[in-house]
Amino acid sequence: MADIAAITRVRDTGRLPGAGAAPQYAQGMSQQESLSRARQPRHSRGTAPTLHDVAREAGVSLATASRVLNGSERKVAESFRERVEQAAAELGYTANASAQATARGSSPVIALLVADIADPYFGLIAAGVARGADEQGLVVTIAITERDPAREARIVRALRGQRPQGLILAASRTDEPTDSDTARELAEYARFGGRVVTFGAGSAENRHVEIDNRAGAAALGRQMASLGYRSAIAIGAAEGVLTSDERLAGFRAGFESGGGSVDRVLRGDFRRESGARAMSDALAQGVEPGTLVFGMSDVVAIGAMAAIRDAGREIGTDIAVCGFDDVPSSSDVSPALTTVRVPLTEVGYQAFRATVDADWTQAPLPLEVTVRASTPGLTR
Amino acid sequence: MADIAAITRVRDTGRLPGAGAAPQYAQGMSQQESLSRARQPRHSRGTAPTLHDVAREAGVSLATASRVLNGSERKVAESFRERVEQAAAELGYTANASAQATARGSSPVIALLVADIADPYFGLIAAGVARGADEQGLVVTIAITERDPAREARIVRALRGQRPQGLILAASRTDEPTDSDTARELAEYARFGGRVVTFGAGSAENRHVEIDNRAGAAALGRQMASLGYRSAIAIGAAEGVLTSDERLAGFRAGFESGGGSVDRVLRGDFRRESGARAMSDALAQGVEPGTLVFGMSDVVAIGAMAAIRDAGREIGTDIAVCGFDDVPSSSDVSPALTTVRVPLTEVGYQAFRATVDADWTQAPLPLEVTVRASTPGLTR
DNA sequence: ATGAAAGCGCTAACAT
DNA sequence: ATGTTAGCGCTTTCAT
Repeated sequence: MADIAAITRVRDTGRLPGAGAAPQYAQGMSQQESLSRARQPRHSRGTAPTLHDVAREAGVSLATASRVLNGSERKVAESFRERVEQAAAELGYTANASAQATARGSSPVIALLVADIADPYFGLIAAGVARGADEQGLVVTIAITERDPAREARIVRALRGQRPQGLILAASRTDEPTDSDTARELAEYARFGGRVVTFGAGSAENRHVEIDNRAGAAALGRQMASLGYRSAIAIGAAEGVLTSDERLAGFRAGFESGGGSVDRVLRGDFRRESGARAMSDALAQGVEPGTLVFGMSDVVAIGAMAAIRDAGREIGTDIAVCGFDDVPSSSDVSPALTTVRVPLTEVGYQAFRATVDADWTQAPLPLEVTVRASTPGLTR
Repeated sequence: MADIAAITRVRDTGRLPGAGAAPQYAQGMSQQESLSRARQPRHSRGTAPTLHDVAREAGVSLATASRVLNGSERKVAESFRERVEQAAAELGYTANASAQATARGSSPVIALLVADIADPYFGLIAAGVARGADEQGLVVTIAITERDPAREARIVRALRGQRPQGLILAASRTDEPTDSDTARELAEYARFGGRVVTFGAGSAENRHVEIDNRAGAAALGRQMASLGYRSAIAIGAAEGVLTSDERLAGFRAGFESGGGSVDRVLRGDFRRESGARAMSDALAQGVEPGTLVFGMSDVVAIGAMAAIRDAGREIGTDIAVCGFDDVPSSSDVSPALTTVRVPLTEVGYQAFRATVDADWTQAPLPLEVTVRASTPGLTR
């Protein structure tokens, strides 16, 4: 009985243009085949049509259907091609990506790990990654570490299961973890051919896109000194966070070369609240007019600005503030924030290229000091 | 010769604790098996270990290995379990997600479509989705439409191939497309059991999380009127964009009920530049002091603020500005932006729940008018 | 409790 | 040019 039902169904849907001329194949479906079909009825809501369905509907073999639908080099006669395409369209067929991936042995995904997707820094990077992926027809899988190392390791492990083409890590506390759980997972991933891309100066093993934090911060420091600032408070992330360390070192070098000195270094993380808290603390201990605050990321600097305002002090001639990154809101706060422009979307794009290009070398990522109203020239 | 190599390799790695007691199975590997192994050498860099490898290493069957590693109900003797776990750890095994998905017939991913991930509005929503997904052990795949309908349709189609558990669309121009290509793709997806979640008042078909734009905007309009404003310029997206239409209608109703009137409506999209451009145009045509500008999203309002400042006008008592959403930078611009707080991360989280909960009903999403310095009370 | 084997939907030799 | 068939790595009956 099952056979009959199945066969009937085939006939039912068999309204091909010129169905009469359909090859024997379609009619001569083996009994074994019809049985297996009957067991798993197609098109019951909840199951998408398979290539098998398309092939049957079009009266061609699986192989032919596969060839026309899923980009093969091999050629198929026009009449067959049309039939298959029509059947696919009628059924609303879309290739099952998982099945394709297991059959092909590779999956068209690239994995992106960020600390916090709502943070503009990561949002911009993600946009660049997404653009690159789209160009290559790859899908990006995104995960959020929330700056939690344990979570990060868990996520890398989960992502490994996807056998992604590449894994971009823009999240780590230290930017380049070496003996953490994350590092171990990353190593396993890389061991079997996965490509890991990180940011900052990395090991020789992984590719990494480098933002020249040191140089950018040094240029900023010099500028600030030349504007007349002599005493600075730096607010950054914990020691060991590469980005933070580099920016601090660079700024210090530049600022000191111009005769300034970094008198206090406050640490937290790269979040707005962290910047606000650090600044409140500083304010509580007293901050001289004419002091410059260097937030090691714009988000931190903006948090600091809020704290300054809350304390009833004025930003600019009273307490000057500068940041790093040039996220969009830096030009919208007022006074607008002096900062170092980092082409973050391009950074993300570069990271993507690093995962897919066989012979990749980083394109230059020009940093640019942008002086705005938050650091007026000191006239004294 | 191939057999010998393969068998030798098995022996080589066979250093189980108590290997002597290993079941016959491991030693008695059939010739067929060793042949197939030899054909596809494992552990050559580039191929991750498979369950097969783990099973062999542990001296158990595929079935047993699967049961201990990949969450089955069925129980396995402690000694076997340990062996399998150790083998897996040694080899650095991680289940191939694609293979699991094809075998299980379902894949643990939820797809998220946003217009622009660098926009804080979408970033916040994405964060909520990601949090929910993580709670359920799901992976989120993200794609960017760049507000391009054709792109959007292409992407939905590609995403369909992933057979995601659910598809969240936070991108559409009209929020609820009905006869677009996207709509057709979405319908196909839904036809086979996929769950699509959109934002805004939707069809009866899809689930949608509703932000009560109308009520929020009405409350804002009333407030603004009570502050003394009488004439407003509204800046929003194109007609037909639901969010924009609702916010405009609500604001108008509220503002007019308080005696105000919306004298100009300028349209573009929800981007910052669009807001700036519209505001420049308005300014060019002349804007009376005491006028209120309503940006239908904060991002637009912030763009407008920039234009106002660039024109040498003052924000607040000269030209007041209010927005909608309360994205983080709204409190950082100065004067700080009056707006309607939308719990965007919660919105994203709700959207996620809507994709996975069998019986889902939207939790309340309280909107809250937040008056800040950009709309000082008018004393006249 | 454990293993053999038949799938899952698709691709890619290998025939024809 | 088209079809057959043996995989891909995994899950899940069904025996034992």
